Amino acid sequence: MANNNQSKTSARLTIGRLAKQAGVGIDTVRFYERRGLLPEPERTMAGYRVYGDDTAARILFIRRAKRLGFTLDEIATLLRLQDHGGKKAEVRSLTQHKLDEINAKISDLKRIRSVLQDLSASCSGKGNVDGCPIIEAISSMPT
Amino acid sequence: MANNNQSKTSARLTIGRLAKQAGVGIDTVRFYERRGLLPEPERTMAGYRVYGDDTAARILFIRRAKRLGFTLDEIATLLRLQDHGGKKAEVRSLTQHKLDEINAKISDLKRIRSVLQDLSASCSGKGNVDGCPIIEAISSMPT
DNA sequence: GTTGACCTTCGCCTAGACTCCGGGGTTTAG
DNA sequence: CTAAACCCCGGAGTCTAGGCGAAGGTCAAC
Repeated sequence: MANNNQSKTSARLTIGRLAKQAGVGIDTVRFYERRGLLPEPERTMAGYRVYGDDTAARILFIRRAKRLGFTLDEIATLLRLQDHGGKKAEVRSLTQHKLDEINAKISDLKRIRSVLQDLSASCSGKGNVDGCPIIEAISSMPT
Repeated sequence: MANNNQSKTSARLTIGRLAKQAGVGIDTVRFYERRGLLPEPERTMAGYRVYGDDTAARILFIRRAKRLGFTLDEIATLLRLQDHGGKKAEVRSLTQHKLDEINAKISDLKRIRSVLQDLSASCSGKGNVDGCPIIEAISSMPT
């Protein structure tokens, strides 16, 4: 079986090779398929999944979007917009929402950090826990 | 039954009253007990849990520590240190670790934010998704 | 004395993103 | 030909912090 009888010239991959190429596990590929992030692939007569290597690019897209903080559901939406010709405005709106979310998280964490910094600075770190200013501060924080 | 036959003078609460006083659900109280954050309470003859209101303070401590980003396991450690006379250094070390963790999260989020800001700014938001700079940027990011 | 509010345990459900397992069938290397 | 490596599917398990509900016992009020 040489380079084959399909109209596509791209490499045709089994799930294992695809997974390796994309840097994910086999289960992850099947999982993405179930979640609708990857289309159902063709099958061999034995039922094996067969992929073109455009699928590897799709998985890499998913990985990068994940690194930007998008959830799989959000990524599924991004992919649907690509697949079915959505509008730029929709993509930008998702990006903007994510940005808002991230900004909110950052402020939260900064607020927490400043409290923890104060606590950490207030404690000598010597002796046993009785009268530990950290514990006492937590005990008497506004609820 | 007036204010009672126990050596403690504090109010004795059923789980429902305790939960209400502490601002959590009943299930949460039982869950904290299972997780070792609350000691096993006394029981009435019928098997009802009975708490002194020091327990409410303990739950409030848990809630505040949670707000500072500590996990329940970490809080359990803090409580053990209080209960069994740990050292200030241990408390401070936990605080310091949490601080490091939070700083790491903040830098992560800031990095992501700056990417998303660039992406958002690069997109006109007009027209359909073909050639959307956000999509393209994600497609060609370094993996 | 009976309703309704409260309590008990047990065990399953949630979200997010996988990951592993078991019991098969298939393909490939030697 | 056979053993290793690969693939299939369905389902269960992981982690966090609880939520929910059933089936049944108790307690307080009217």
